[in-house]
Parts: sequence; C-alpha cells; structure tokens
Amino acid sequence: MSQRTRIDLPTILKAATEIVDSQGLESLGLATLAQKLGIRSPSLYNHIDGLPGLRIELAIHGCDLLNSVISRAAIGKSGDNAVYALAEEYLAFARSHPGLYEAVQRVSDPQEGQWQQTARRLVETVVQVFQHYGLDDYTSIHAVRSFRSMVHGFISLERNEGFKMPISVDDSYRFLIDTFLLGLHSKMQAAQCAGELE
Amino acid sequence: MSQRTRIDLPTILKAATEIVDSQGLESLGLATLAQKLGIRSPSLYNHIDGLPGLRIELAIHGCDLLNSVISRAAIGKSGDNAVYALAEEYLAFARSHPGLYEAVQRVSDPQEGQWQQTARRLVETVVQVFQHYGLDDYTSIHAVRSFRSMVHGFISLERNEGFKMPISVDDSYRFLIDTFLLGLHSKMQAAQCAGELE
DNA sequence: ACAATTTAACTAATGATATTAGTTTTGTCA
DNA sequence: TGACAAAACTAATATCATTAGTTAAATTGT
Repeated sequence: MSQRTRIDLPTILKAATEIVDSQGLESLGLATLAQKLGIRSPSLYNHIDGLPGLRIELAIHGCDLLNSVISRAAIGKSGDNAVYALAEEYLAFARSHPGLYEAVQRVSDPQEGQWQQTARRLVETVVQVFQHYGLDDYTSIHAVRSFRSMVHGFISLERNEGFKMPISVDDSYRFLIDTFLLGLHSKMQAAQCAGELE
Repeated sequence: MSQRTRIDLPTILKAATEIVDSQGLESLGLATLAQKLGIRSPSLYNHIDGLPGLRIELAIHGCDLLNSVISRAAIGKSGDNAVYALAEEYLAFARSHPGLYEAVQRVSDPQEGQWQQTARRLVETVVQVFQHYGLDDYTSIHAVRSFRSMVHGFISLERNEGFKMPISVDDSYRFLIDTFLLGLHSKMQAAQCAGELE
C-alpha cells in the first residue's frame, strides 16, 4: 500500500499560494487544493477551518511576508529614501505574489484576532518610516493613510485593468510618490514659516 | 392561476445592485437573485449569460452610473476645484454603492468590448479635468494615473479594513488630494522656471 | 380577430462544490 | 507493546450554476 501523504499547515499554505498566485484568489477551492496535495478534500479540515479559515490563514501568511519584505527594505534608510524603498518593495511584492496580495486585501472577517495583530504590524512599519519627518500626530496619520492609499490604489489599478496608455507604468508610480512627497515638504515648510511668525 | 412574473434586464440589475450593495459582491448568486425576483434561476439565462454575464453587466451599469455622477460634479468647475469635486463624488459613490463599486473594480474578463468602452469613458472624464492644467502629454497621463490610484486606493482601504485610528477619515482624504495637488503645482512651477532660463 | 411565431417562463436533471459524520489508518509516547 | 491522538479516509448531504427540453404567454402578420 502506498503511504498516506501527510500534510501540515505550512505545506497547505505553500500549495495555496501557488494556486492563487498563478490562477487568482477566486480559483482557490478545497477540491483543487486537496488534489494538488494528493489528499481528499475533507482531510483539509484537520488543519484549517474550511475555506473561510484557509482564506484568512493565507491572508495572515501573506501579510507577514509582505511586512518582512518591506521592513527589510527600509533598514538603514530614512526620509524620502525610505519612503521610496517601501513603495518599491510593496509594488514588487504585489507583482510577484498577486494572489497573495489579493488575499491580504480581502479578508472576510476583519475582526479575527490574529489577523488584526498581523495587519497592525504592517501599518506600524509604515508609521515608523514616516516618523522621521517629525510630523505632528494628526499629520502623521494623514500621511500614512495617504501613502498606503496611493500604493495600494496603484497596485490595484495596475492589476485589475492595467494602464492602457503606452507610457511607462513605473514612471507613473515614481511620479505619484514623488509628487506627494513634494507636496508634503511644501506643507511642512509652510507650517515651519507659520511657526516662526509667533 | 397567478401570472408568471416577467422580467427584463434593468429589473435584474436593480435587484442585483440591491444585493451587492447590502451584502457584498460575493453574495450575488443566481439562486438568491432569482428568489428575490420571484422567478426560477434558469429563467435568468434568458436575459443574462450566466453568473459571469451578470457580473459584467453589473460592472458596466455601475461604471456608467459612476461616470455620470462624477461628470455632473465637474461641470462648471476647473483646476483644483474640479479635481476636488471629482474626488468627493467618487468617494461618495463608492460609499453609497459599495457592492456596485466593487463590481466595477473586479471584472473577470476585461477584454469584453462593451466593458472596455464604458471603462474608457470613465477615464476620459478624469483626463478632461486634468487637461485644464496644461500639462504635457506624459505628465498628464502620470497625473491621471496618480489621481485614480489615490482615489481608488483610499476607497478600497476604507472599505476593506477601515482606518482604525480615531482621526477624521474625511480629513485624511482631503489631505491626500491636497498634498498631491500641492506637489503638482510645485512641479509645474519648477518646470516653468526651467523654461524661462532658455 | 385569429393564427403563427417568438419570447421567456417553467420542470427536471447533472456535475461540481463545501461541508459533516463516522471510520480506519498511522504515528507517538508511556 | 499497547493505548491514545492525530490525521487520513469513505460516504452522504445540501447548495449551487448550468443545460436540455417543455409549456405558457405575448407579439406579430394577415
């Protein structure tokens, strides 16, 4: 008799990642996943809590991976350089792991505890990079929200519809971040001047 | 005998819109849709090409609606005012029609002819608003891509995870657009100075 | 006004899916 | 070596989209 193939969670997540990155998040089903792993689909329930459970495990895994990648990219850099590095790695991750990135965005139950922790850590990384500008608390939060909106929006549009015009997409990305940072510096300078008037 | 209820495409799209806006795009199935309409699910095939066909019809419908809303908002305005108006209406639409907006973003077959036309018209509206700045062709495309990235990214993040910090989300949105426009003006001014040196 | 045609509803059946319950195998540990 | 737990399995169910074939109703042409 052939040995029963024995599976653990990391193996499942690896196979699931391959599926979503090559065929999209929609294509992730327990049937095809089990087949890929050489087991029967009910066996998956020993490791995950059904399809919803798999989706959230995958999101957590993807978010952790993304966070470790962008954290590494920001090491030893500060200010605009760190922001650019973050933006670049963010985009590179989304391009090399489109399905995983999608899983991170679309979590059906955002209240799940472990997910919230992981998501918070990712935001925390961005917050740290922006702390270097010495913005006040309000402005800092606005800046972080803005940065994440820009990066995610660009990634999402590029993936879901593609930018059709025959102009470098990477240049546009650079333009986006660049223009925002330019505006941010202008704002800081204006605030500085206002302060000196007192 | 009770009359057979008779259905047409607009009626289907209306019911589908209600479902997705209240329960999310994922919840849109032919079974529940048919039940809501008082018919049997196979009857839907007389009007739409299965679930994929329904999804694309819904996306086209949503994109048309979005375009008509933001077009109206930009009438009689120009420059920064027009950009702000566009951004505001875009966000307002996404908030009042979350499912429909989602349908517009996630089209499974972006090659479909009628969809491409509709999507192009939406982009064209944004392009027109940015024409007022008199940017060169390259910069203009970068600016439009940037604007759409910012707006969509913000909408997407707000919906999918919510901004957790106890700071006004609307203020952040304003900050985002504002900072970008400030940067854009700085860039234009710099280009202007460079031109005068010749 | 009535017959013919077309539209759009219906029922019935199929295949794929996730999921649950209950069973058997296999690895581990006392 | 034997007991226990983990994790595979089979079998069964409910739900879903989809297809084929059928019937009713509206529309059209004479």
